[in-house]
Amino acid sequence: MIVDVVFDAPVFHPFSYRVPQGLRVGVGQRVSAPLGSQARVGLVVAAGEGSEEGLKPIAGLAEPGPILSRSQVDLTRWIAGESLSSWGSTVAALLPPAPRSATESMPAPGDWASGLGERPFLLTGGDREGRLLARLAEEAESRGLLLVAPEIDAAAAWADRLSAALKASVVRLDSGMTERERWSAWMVLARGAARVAVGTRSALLAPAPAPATLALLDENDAAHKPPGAPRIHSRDVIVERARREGSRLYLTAATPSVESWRRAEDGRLQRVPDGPSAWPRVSVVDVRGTLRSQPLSPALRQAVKDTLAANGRVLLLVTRIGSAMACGECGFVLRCPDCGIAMAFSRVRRELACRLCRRADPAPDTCPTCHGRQLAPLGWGTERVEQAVRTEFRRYRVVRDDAEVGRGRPRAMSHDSADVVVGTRAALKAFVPRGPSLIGFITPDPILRLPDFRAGERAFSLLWAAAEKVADGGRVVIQTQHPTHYAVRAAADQDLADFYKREMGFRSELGYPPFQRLCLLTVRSRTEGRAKRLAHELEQELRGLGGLTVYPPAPLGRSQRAPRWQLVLKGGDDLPALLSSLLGPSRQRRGDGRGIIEVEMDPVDLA
DNA sequence: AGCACGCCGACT
DNA sequence: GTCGGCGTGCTC
Repeated sequence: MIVDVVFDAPVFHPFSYRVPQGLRVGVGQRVSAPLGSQARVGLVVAAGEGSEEGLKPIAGLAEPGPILSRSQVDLTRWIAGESLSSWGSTVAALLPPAPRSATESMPAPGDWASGLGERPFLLTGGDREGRLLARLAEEAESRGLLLVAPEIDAAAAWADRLSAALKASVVRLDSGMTERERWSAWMVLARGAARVAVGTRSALLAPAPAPATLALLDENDAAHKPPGAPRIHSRDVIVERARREGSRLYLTAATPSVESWRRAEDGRLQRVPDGPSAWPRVSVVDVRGTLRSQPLSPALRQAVKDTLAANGRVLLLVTRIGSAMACGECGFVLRCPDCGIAMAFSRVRRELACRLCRRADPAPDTCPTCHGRQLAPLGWGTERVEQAVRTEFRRYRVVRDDAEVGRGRPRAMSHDSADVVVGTRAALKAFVPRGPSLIGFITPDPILRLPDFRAGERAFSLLWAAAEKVADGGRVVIQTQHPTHYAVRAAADQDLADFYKREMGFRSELGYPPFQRLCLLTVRSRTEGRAKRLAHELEQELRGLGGLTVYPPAPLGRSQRAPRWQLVLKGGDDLPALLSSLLGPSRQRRGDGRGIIEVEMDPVDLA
């Protein structure tokens, strides 16, 4: 017998081996096989008879039986094809690593029966989680349940919530546990010893017997598409899984992705009518033409005073951690010499850091261009806002919460004892169980000005999340130079439909997702010249394909000292198929224009 | 000549 | 991803 095996390597085709006499191996089983000079674990994706001439034998079994059914193996092939990731690395990312020595027996994974054939549900509006929990509690009586959260913390919280509500044992399958625990949990589920599973992305293929109930929380969360293979959004995977196995699927979102909103409009998703939700008083403060030497406008300052006087807590939201540094005389902004983006200024460490390549330089005293002495921070980072607020509200406890402070420490702790928290988006989540009485946006304008077609969506999502988080009877103050922007207006007015109507108009006019698919090709090479040449060669080949919009290649700056160039493409639904035919079985190019091509289908952000 | 390092390309 | 092979260039 011959088997085809895929490995966790950037190789885009399976390898064939012969199966030694006496070894029983089937599709969906992981085996150990010689690849190059060593034995490695791979997944059998096909088995059959044929000429065994010149083939090496399988070295052994990695576990007693198949971990995936044929239908699941087929689903992994679809995922790899959609994301242009290698089949083997896709499988490796979605399965628990094979144990060193497997003692437990493995139940045979079941193939899918014909399922419900219903469209997935999209839950928006107030009390989404409570409404979802009620439905899950009802359905888990008769069916298996798999819930996928964007992060480990959310998965853990839901595991507790579900085990309390269902009085059933809940299996956790996220990367917060050890490899061995994940594998065992998978087996518990496969045996049917537990029917409820909660996890993150790595649980997407977990063996809840079909038809099951599947749920994906916060479908618009960027954490559902982390870096690394397979480059595909978890929402797209679970929607395809539900379709193939006929399972019921719930998606939740405060502000759905524009992609999902579109699907709801054309009937591919069913919107569940919104639950009741209170909305705070939202004030939009026009800060056009006002001198920005202070982070707080008179209106926001008054709101902070009033809230603190009434013993309320305040969250001041800043859209980025650092501020840039600019020359007050010539206006020169200090940028990273390698990446070209503004460097973030840290007052405490007196240094400038690049967010892209992590380069850090001591902050200079004089302007590198005009040698002026008026170098000053530009824009309001958390540090500067914290300083300013502290000076102004001396009697109150002011803390800062951003990725730098929050690292390795439970955030909520510092919030409990604070009157004013100055933080970035993540600080919103740390207010448990109740939110602050006032949320003030120093300004969401940097998000609105991002060079990214999702700028409006991202700003809207943040403003909306803040409004949902504010305690009952509280308020939101938004300082902005774009007071009439539809994202700002729709969030202030609690009008989901209006935002999507306008956003959809903009997307369709310019041919952005969900009307066209985007792809980012990044070319890495050893020298700037080679990277540039390869990028231009690719551009020509892509133009030759026809039916694509190809934007001119642009330099992207270095990553680990390798120069990079980037190409943006627009195409239709068949973009992955078209690209794989062009790129062929390897992402490496040789010869004159040699280099490595990275492919990111459906990128979440372009900036 | 002998060796270290870096880069290429193949892996069934 | 990982490794071996081999070319370049440096040192004894």
